[in-house]
Amino acid sequence: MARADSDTPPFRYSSTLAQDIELRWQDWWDQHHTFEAPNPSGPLGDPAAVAGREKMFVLDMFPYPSGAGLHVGHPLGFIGTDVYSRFKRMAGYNVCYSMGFDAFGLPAEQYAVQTGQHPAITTAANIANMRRQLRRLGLSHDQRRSISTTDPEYYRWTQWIFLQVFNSWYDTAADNGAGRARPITELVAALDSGERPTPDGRPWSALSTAEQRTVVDDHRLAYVSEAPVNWCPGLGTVVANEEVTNDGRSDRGNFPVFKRNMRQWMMRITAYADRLIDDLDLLDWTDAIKAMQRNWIGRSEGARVRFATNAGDIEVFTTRADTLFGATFVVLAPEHPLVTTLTVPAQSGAVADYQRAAAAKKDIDRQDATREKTGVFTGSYATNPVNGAQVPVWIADYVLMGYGTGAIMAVPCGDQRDFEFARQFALDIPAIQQPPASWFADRGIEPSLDTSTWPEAFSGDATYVQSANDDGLDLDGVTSVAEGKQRTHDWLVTHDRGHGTVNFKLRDWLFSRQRYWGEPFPIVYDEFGPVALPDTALPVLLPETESFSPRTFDADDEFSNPESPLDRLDWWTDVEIDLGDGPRTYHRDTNVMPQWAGSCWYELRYLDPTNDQALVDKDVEQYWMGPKGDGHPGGVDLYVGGVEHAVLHLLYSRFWHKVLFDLGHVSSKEPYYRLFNQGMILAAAFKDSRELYVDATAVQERDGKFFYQDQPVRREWGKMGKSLKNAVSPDEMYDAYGADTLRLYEMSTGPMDASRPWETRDVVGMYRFLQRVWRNFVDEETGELRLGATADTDTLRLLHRTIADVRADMDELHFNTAIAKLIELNNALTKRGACPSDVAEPLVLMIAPLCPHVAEELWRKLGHADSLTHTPFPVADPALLLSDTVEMPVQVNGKFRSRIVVSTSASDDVVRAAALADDKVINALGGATPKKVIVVPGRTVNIVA
RNA sequence: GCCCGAGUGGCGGAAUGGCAGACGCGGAGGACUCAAAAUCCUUUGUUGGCAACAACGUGUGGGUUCGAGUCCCACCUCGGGCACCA
Repeated sequence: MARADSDTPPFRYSSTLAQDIELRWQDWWDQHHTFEAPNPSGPLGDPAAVAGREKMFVLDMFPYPSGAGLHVGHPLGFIGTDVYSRFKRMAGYNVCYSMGFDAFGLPAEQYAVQTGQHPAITTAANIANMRRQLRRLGLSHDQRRSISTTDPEYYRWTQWIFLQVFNSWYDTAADNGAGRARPITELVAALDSGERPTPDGRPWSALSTAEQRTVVDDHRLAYVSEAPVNWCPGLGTVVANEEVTNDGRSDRGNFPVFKRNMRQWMMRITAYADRLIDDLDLLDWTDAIKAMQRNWIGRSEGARVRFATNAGDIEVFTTRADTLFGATFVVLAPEHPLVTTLTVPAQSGAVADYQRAAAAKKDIDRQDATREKTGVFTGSYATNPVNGAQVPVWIADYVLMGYGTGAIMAVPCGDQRDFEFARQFALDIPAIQQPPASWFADRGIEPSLDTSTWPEAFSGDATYVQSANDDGLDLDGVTSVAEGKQRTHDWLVTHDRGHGTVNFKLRDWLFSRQRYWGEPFPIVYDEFGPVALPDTALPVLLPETESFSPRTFDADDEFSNPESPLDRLDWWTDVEIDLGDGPRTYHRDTNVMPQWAGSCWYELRYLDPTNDQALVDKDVEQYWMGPKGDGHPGGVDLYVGGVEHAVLHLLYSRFWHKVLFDLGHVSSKEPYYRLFNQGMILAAAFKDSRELYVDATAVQERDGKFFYQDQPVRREWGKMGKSLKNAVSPDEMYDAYGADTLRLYEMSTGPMDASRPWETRDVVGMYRFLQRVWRNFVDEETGELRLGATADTDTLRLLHRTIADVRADMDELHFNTAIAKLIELNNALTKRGACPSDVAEPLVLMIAPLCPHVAEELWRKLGHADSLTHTPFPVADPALLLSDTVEMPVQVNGKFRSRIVVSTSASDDVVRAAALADDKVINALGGATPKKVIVVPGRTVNIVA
């Protein structure tokens, strides 16, 4: 690689020179507080510096300080946001750009357990290492705003937000039915005054303390409940639905997860389901991410319908109430509470066997759609509300207790699952719609209402048949599903057999973890249940202990029970405090919060990191994140990160932000206005004959084949990292080329949103570019500035064309094409021998966001004493973007044959004549007479012969 | 099965419906060097030709258009997400 040696000119841009320049400027920036962004008020406030500038809040997804350190795949997004931030500063913006560390959580704890050191120590060391690596990249972070979730001054406010959530309830009637979180004290006041009835109608004062506490606790947005949760013995903790992969394992560690009833903290995110979906429309996110969120929340509009039985009504959820006339049986989930009472003695053995078998099955096995349908008849019947038909009640495991009401009406002619079930058990399949002729034709059968000829169920718009009763509901002849639904919903309401409703897949968020390395809950328990600690008791410090390892279990030991490490600390768990009615002994909550808690609001703390009165000052939040006019939700101006957080962090964070909005703590409705998903850096990984990964750096390529220690190995592409043994450290790149080259390389290999393979051998291209730039400015023998005379018109035109293009590309995050245009400009200067004096400054300013160190050094050589950080980015002169002449391609019959140079102001006729007079055109025409000549001014001429 | 993306040289990738392959890597040739590395210069889509040049060329097949990598229809392949959600 590039090493300065005796033959190398002394002042060439070598890796040692790059290193010298970079380290010097990194110190200079620190010493001069170059990247500190003023707030409008408060400790970081400087109103005069804020005035007259637009603001820009640029954010990277919260990084996790891993013990392994960074590899070159990590900073792709960081470099992108840095280039953008630097560009925006030069474009006159006040840019808030910082980075903190999401340092609580499982990996830090596991790393600590592995190394036998306390997680506080390993975490601090990891953060220090990561800060060093990031600083070496030249990222222009405002260091004053950097925080760590593990810092008590930070998690004090995480706990404070938890208490805000705990001390709130969701008033579904507020804001004209949109709903809004309100302080729990307002609920108590309404219950007390009688404005809201108590659940059983007694006056509030007649309820015992225990009853009152239960009523209130049932309304809280953070609540303790006994419910089916995901128990992961391999991790020794419960985990959220979002952390379970679709094959029923933990996304961290890939351990089996079991559904178990346990007492755990939940967050009532379902209260926000509608707003979380609806407000996606206000955001500048990709459709893919929006679709993933919509999918996860899973809103479906339908109806609840009651089927009468002698054991009481069975309520079903359906999205197709219009098909009620085709409902020939009802299916309950095996766990449905009515199953026992509905089962007749003759069937009780079979039903109990089936329930046992279903319970033993993991969710993942039950959800295999390709499995043959199974089920058992309970022996009872239910009454179809629209036609009074007595329909059999079955239980089957294709109906899930966790969705809707755990019971369905089966319409075998219109639902494929019900169709298969009916075929399996020889149940009636009456047709209620006449499918169109094309439907039959596509399946190669004759049109018929005899469903025994149908290969599958029909769903969609079609004329209803056999769908009328004597009680005012008649769908026969109706042709659209929408109208069928509407009429049926109206009828159900009128006859009190059901109503339209909306159902969600989203479940409440399981919020407690039985681990050590997380935020303690600011909660104690008395004889009635959980009690919030006052704000003055915050932060509740994570207790010091050497026994931080969780109790872990055999990964398959489903019936083990979680044991929180904090539970072992008797000295900590029992605490005497005065919560207003004298000193009493309470028991602390021994769970910790999930890792997502700290990342739910970190962007707010960047804004006001030292505030000890509030999580963020209202004016400061309004300035950086407030809505920009009607219909704008507010939020971070640019948020860059990977797609892997589509439903975890981004959903939880939006939820917390909306609670804070409802309670008046922030002015923005949404935390992240514009989300940009950057690609991943992939790298070649190599497997040997045993299918084990080998060290990728030691693999040799010969004739297109790959060898490791002379044994053939197979190449594949994967995410760069330790597990594939293909990580490349940025330190290696700094040594060989310097940070500016690494930055340029990462930005040049493709658009920001594309994943791209890492190729170490390609990096040299950007190094050569910087060497050429340097050489155009600096004499390699003497180190003296060597600029040429002023530029000729052609060069000036090229310069201004480049300025216009680079500006536009930078704005659009198209850094790869911006770099290409800068290379073209520089190559043109190289051909002319030296950099013209009047091109030098604009060129330096244009490369500055991309490779800031070498740009600062050249800027200094050009005679400027200060950093170029806030120097205006060049603006193209419109006059120089126009030219006197233009070269136009000429097509004959759509094939390009020649090009002509004409005056920019030439009329179409002049252009046409010039094209027809061109030798190559005449040749191509071969004597034929042109039938038509199309002139696209400034673009092309097409001659049709 | 459903919903998103994406298919362009040896490789990463450029192209408001208007000269396909910018820019970089790699390859070939040359300069410098005792030699190599580094650096610099020239060249480089494929095929044919000494050359001028010609033909072909953006996953496949059709279509719209004076003109299609770009727009429309159908299909194929790859990547991602969801999936017995009633």
